[in-house]
Amino acid sequence: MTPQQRQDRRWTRRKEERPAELMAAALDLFVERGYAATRLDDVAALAGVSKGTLYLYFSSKEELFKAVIRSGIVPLIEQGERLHEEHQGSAGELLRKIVFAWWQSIGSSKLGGIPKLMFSECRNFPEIGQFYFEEVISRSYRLIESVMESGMNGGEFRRMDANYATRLVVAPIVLLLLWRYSFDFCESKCVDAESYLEQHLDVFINGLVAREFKEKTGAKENKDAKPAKVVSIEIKGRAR
Amino acid sequence: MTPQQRQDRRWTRRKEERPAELMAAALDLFVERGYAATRLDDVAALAGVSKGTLYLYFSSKEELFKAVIRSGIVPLIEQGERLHEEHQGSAGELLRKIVFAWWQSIGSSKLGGIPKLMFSECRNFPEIGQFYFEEVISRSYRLIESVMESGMNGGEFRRMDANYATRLVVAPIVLLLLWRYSFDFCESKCVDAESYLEQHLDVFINGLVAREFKEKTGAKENKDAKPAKVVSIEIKGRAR
DNA sequence: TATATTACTGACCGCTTAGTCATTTACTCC
DNA sequence: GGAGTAAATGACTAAGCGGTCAGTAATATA
Repeated sequence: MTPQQRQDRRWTRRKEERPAELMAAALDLFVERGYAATRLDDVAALAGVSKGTLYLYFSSKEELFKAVIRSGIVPLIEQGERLHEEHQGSAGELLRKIVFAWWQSIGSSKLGGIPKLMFSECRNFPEIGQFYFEEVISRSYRLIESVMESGMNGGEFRRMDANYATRLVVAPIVLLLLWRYSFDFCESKCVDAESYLEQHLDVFINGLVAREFKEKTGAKENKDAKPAKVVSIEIKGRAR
Repeated sequence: MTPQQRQDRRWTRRKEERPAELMAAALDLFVERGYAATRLDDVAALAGVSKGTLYLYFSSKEELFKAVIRSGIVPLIEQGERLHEEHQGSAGELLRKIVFAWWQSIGSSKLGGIPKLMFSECRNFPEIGQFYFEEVISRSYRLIESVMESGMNGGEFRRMDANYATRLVVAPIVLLLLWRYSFDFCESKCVDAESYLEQHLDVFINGLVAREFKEKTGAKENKDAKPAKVVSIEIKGRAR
């Protein structure tokens, strides 16, 4: 069948591709407008089908929503898993690697809209909220937390509450994402994610390191300007 | 009229209190469920009136929403203004003061729900989103940014992009708030805001300071444990 | 106590949209 | 090509909710 012939048809059978296309369309609209404000007619239209077709593949709006989240999660999990295994080099290095890899593969992709969606809707869908919390948030946090702890145990980072430390690294990253899907349309100057993250890790790791181990951290200095060279001595002690 | 008599009445006239009560109820429900999922019958019921009464004071659901945001903003602005005027002491000290004052007066109050609401809904209400962005976000950021810049100019902080630096201080604070109104119901161990913020400022300011000026910063050391004493020498340079 | 005023009520209307299903159309297989 | 299968359609239904308004009860006034 020629493309022309295919185009002449009112519609074509595409059983395999429909679910993914519908979920992609739904993700777009859910992220843009929120769950309640998204009409299924619009989702269907964006996916190039009618609403009836949508119901061939998803039994309800809520099921569609769940499917969107679940399918969005898979890459997140896999990414996390992979990074956990690569586990080598200093804690600072690993942290950098994780953050940038995560940003490139997820944050900057369409999947980056999911966190905003979940923050907005998790209370309306406790079941899927719980699921997301356990399968994504907790797992990610555990990953970062283990990096923090190994950094502390190895003497690279000073001692502190690892749970809070984890939240502190993650916060600017998550907020960057939430921003992109909310207020960014309000401002002209947009944030350059790479350099923003760079600066975050720079300040954070610098604020974290046990000074006498500074040379061990993988924190690469800013290279396009005279870096602030720091030579320091620390009298070891515990914070908190 | 005795309270008993008043209770016997089907309803009482309370023209003055109604708007505030309705807005309070609306804030609760908007924050909890989101704009679209909040029914005006429920708002009215929570405020102890009928839906008809709601429409005596607000001409539409959207107007109610705007009123909630606007009235929630007033304290925010005033708070910011006041802190800007008090402007004394080191940049680090000021930052601490601002953050904790903000948390106590706003973050931990009911108003703390507004950011989540705005993040969720700003795209559906560009007008009020823009308003919030300009009147709250921009003004707050400008305040923090000026603190950052004075810290840098005074040599207390090392040089870096002040805009990013501002976002980095604010991020963990905003996220703490968003968390409280979203996923916190998922986890058993709750975050202690005070010590979380304490640790944030500790790490952040420590990561920020130009080492040779460390003694000048108001960053008080953790007092319940041996602090990590840092003696350092910096060869002055510019980052970025 | 009688009358006037108005804050408040709640039944109702109409629009929107999630969800259904009888029908149509593309495709498969002989 | 023709019969059989199932993917896709779109008009339809039912329900929920924003918004209205004629009526009612609390209060002010005299």
